[in-house]
Parts: sequence; C-alpha cells; structure tokens
Amino acid sequence: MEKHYYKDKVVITGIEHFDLKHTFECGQCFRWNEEEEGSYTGIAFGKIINVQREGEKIIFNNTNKEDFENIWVNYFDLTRDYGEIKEKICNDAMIEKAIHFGSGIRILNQELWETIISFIISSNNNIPRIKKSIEMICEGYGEYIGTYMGKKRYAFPDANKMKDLTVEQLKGCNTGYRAPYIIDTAKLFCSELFTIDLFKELDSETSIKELTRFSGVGPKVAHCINVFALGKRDAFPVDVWIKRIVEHLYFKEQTTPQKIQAFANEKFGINAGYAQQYLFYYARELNLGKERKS
DNA sequence: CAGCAGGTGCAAG
DNA sequence: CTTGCACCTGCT
Repeated sequence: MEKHYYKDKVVITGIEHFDLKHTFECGQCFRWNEEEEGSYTGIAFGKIINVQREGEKIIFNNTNKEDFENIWVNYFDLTRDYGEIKEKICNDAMIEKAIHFGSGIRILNQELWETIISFIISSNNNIPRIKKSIEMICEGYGEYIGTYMGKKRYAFPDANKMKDLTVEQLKGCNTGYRAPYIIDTAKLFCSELFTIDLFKELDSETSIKELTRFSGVGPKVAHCINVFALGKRDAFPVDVWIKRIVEHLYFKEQTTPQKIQAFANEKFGINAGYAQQYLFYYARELNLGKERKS
C-alpha cells in the first residue's frame, strides 16, 4: 500500500480487499451514506470523511495526513492482511462462495460508545429505521461539526450527554421501547469509567459478560461490540440471517443459536468475526429470508 | 390485517 | 438453565 498526502485528502494505491459498497453496506455501520457520484460520506470520531474509488486509487477526502495516520488507518483496518485471513477461514466451497460475494469487506474499528448504542437500537429492528434513529439522535443531541456536500453534519453525542436525556426525548428519535435501555446504559457507562482500553484487555468471554450488564445488550449485541469496536475478531454475532445461512449451508436443518455459536468457534476460531461478515453479506445477497418462505 | 425486522428482558417451567 | 412472549414502529 502506498500513501500520498495532499492538503485536504489522502490517496492510497495498491490496496487489495477493499470495496466501498461491501464495507459500508454489510451492516456493520450505520452512519455511512452513498453520494450521487458513488463516493461514501461518513462521520466518526467527530470528523466528516468521504471515501471514493478511482480505478486502483482510494481517495479519502476532507482529511489530512495527521488524522489519516492517527485515526483512519486503524478505523479502516488498513494494516490487516485480509488475504491471509481469507486463506485461513476458507475451509470449504460454501464459505469460499460467501467470501467471493463480499470479497471487499473490511471490518471497521468503530468507537465503543457509539457502537454500544447503535447495536442496542439495532435489536429487533431494520437497517433503514436504525439509521434514521441514529441520525435523529445525532441531529438532536450531537455536536454540529460542519456542513459537507451541502448537508449539515453532527457528531454522535457522548455518554455524558445522553445520560441526561429523557425517555420521551429518545422515543422522539424513533427508538421505541429501547429508549429506557439507552438511558440506563448511558448512566452505567458514565458511572464506571468504561474505556475502550479497559475492554481491550479483557478476554472475549469476560468482555461479553461485562457488556451484557448494559441494558439492551444481550449475546448478539455483545458479540457485535466485541467485533466492531473492540477488535475481538473471534466474536461471532448470531442473528436471524446468520442462523438461516449457517443452517442452509451446513446444518441442513433448524438448530439453536447456541449450536451455531459453537459451530463457528470450532470452524473459524480467532477469525470467526470475519467469517460472520462474509456469511451475513452472502445471506442478504441470496435474500435467504424470502427464499425460505416460497 | 397479521407478520416480520441484526433481540432482549422478564416471568414461568 | 431453557422456553415463551411482549415490545416501538414502519413496511408488505
């Protein structure tokens, strides 16, 4: 990978395994949106960034060398060797096909607080509504950080800000019955000085145990936080889609989430999180939800 | 109009 | 410890 720095953008070349659509639309993040010309604009770490592909080049707009090195290299997981990971998890023809479908997925290393709240909101919910809720929270209670491509942009509000919101205010952001979960979680998060470094020191199992102390965080959401915010790539979130695709490809019959979880641990080990993303994306691509009913 | 969507919490068995 | 059910809300 080669990096070229400019005044307000960074261009990289020679990067493999990076497709914008795969990465931003595989369900791991909720604040990235495609622009008309095909680039994607996102907000993280209180900053607005735009990513665009031009042939072999990936262009990171509205940023600089310092932020790129300090924030975005890690955020986009750019130092990770996805070729090696794919080799390791590619044990059979089924997973090979899934990897092929989502070959350009990179797992983003997202912020802890935002990830916790985003995935609490995601429970029993659909992506358009999740994105809408999060956007309403940011517009209502997040800091205004500038206008980009003609649109006002807001940061995700921190836990300290959110702990003082009322249930009514959060319900006003379309969070429904999750509103009290969010407030309780904010209060607990503030009361114990949880930091990303603290969680990173924990082994995956302990981390799950700690995370499920937060209201609205069960096993599935805790696994998402482990993979998407804490870099614990052995986590394997089991949702309905993963359950369907694993049953479809491997079990050939209905089973329990626990069995799926055990199967993934055994089969993919420390790289289960990557496998989960490829499988999830593949399941969505196959439209397995509808296929089953017919 | 039921059923469902990246599930979880809670009350019972 | 496992199972069944309710739950905001919008879409089919």
